[in-house]
Amino acid sequence: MRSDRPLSRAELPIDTAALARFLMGKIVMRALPEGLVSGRIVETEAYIIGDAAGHAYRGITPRTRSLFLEPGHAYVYLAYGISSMLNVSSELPGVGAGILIRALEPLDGIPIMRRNRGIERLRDLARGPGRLAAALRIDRGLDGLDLCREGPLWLAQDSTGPGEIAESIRIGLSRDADRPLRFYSPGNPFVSGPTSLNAG
DNA sequence: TACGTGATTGCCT
DNA sequence: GGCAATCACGTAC
Repeated sequence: MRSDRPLSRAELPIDTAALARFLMGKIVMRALPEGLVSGRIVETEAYIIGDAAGHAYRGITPRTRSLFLEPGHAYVYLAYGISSMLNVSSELPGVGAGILIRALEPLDGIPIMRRNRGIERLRDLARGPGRLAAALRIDRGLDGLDLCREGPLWLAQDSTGPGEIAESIRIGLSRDADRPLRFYSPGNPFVSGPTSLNAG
């Protein structure tokens, strides 16, 4: 049986890459009017200090201010005018860095996810950052939320552990694209990205 | 005020 | 595997 106890801030690694690895296997919990929706994190990407591909690279702005909060806050933004992306802030307060949650293995509330996504196929419900945000109905309205306490959206402990964790370069970048800052569960069918990056 | 850009997805072939 | 859709934000004018 899973525990839905929120992660405590004190147990989060400060370092961005370490936190990206730490979050593997943890649970994203989402409280919706229809019920609870949750999924296990199977893919993350770190956007570290001084990262030219990171949104905090040019300093704090109204949009990116959540990345500068203490670790464990939500940074949500809209990409390509269509897809919301869920990130977790990292590093000390005032330092802009974070982790993109790229894919979830659906656990609870799968019928709700199907409704939110408008598709049936289990494997596609939360495989990809925009897809998981849609499945959990996450948008800019949740930006800045504390993910270390139970509420509309939070991070929870897992009981089973992440299993094997592999790493690769990150997906979809044009700058600083060569660093190995993507983490995934090899062999897990709910991981996104091209086959060439998912060896294991 | 205008324009370029992007941590993607879904549909078509 | 290729490509269009679509818009908030940041920067420049």
